[in-house]
Amino acid sequence: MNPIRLAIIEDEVLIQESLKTFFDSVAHIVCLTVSASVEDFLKKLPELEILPDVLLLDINLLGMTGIEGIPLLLHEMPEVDIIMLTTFEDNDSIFKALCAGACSYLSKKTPLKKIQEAVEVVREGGSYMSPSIARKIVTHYAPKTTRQNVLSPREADVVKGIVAGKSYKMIADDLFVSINTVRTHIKNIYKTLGINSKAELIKKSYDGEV
Amino acid sequence: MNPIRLAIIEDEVLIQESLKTFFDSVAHIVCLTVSASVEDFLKKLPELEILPDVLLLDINLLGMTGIEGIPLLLHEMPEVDIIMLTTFEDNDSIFKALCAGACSYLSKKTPLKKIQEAVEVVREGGSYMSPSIARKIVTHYAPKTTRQNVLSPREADVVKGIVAGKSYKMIADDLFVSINTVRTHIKNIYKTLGINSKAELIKKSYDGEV
DNA sequence: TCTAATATCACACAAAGATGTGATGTAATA
DNA sequence: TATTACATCACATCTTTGTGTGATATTAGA
Repeated sequence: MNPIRLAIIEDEVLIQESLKTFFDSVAHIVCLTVSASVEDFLKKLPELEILPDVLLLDINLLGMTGIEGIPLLLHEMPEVDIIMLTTFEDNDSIFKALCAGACSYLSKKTPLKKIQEAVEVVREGGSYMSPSIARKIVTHYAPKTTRQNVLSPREADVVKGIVAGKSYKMIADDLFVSINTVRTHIKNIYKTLGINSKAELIKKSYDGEV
Repeated sequence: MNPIRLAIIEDEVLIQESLKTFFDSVAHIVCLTVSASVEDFLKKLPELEILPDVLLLDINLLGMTGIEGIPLLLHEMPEVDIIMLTTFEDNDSIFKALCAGACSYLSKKTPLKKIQEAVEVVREGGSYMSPSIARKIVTHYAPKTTRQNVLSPREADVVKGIVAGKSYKMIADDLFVSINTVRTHIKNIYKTLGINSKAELIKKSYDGEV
């Protein structure tokens, strides 16, 4: 098996060194370069004769943050798999990193052996998440317990039609009722939800609030 | 530490038994019950003097599917953590299960030891995902590389307003331009995206295609 | 320098949507 | 039994949106 080529962007020297030392001791992983910031790394990039497979990236860096750096890094290395390695576990950072294109997100508390596992998993086309972080992600999908049953079944049908991009007429035909009935339902829906436009309804629907 | 109370819903007898045998041998996990279907499990539920902490749930069952069963199961046991254990790895099943409220999703190929780990992790408030499944989830967030920047900055502003549920008038005021300008932008946006309604635009936006 | 893309504005018309008022019938329930 | 929630329909009115046709100014690139 080809060795996995690794790059590290991390500004805390202690962590830098502990990672470097550890990965240098792993047979099939080579640590190409260690940088303290995204800017630093990008400057060094042209000197590398070969691109890294996997990048360990901190968020809290001098200069631009790791998250801000992701698009730039991916632009230079479209094939690289980015693993965020950070102390931040707030939802915002996690989702921003994933949306930017990171493919794993590890807490810095993760033992080195697990980080190594993550590097390997990622290179094989998988993704490794710290359990607490994975939970936050799945919670993001989970049904919102707050709402529910605010709308009657028929109203829900109408909402479905609206969200699907249908006009009142089309919805009326689908439900075998007159357009006036659809209007009335929508009127009532808007009232219960405290909104007054299709756009807001669709938004709420996509946010799982309906 | 209290033992983890486990329940299993799985229709293949071989897998049933292998799971049961394995977990019976684990000291701090007790397997309360094994059922072949959701209906079966719900029927047995009143007989249990104590509810399970964690539920291993197959998708492909006789009667209702595991995914369809999730809402019912959560209704009876709001505190249970559901781990999907299945051969299906298609995106649709994964996201449907997560949206329904499952908190982990494992391939049946996962070794028993890892399944045990998942049960433990889940009970501690985390979530364990098979690497290939985790990758599918993060890919879902990743920026669509297909077409980016199809819209000009100003057009993007307008889209932002629409998605926020604003009327053309409000958007025009926000951007300090006339409503006609907003109209023109929208006309061009629709043309570029090949759509012809706000609903479709909002949908595309939420799907990350814009 | 010419062109293409962007951003700006105007006018007009038809279709769709938002809002108010009012009404009927059914089913569940207090 | 009376009330309430749902679902159904009608009509009127005004606003918003979708679409077409033009036009002007700026800027970045070929």
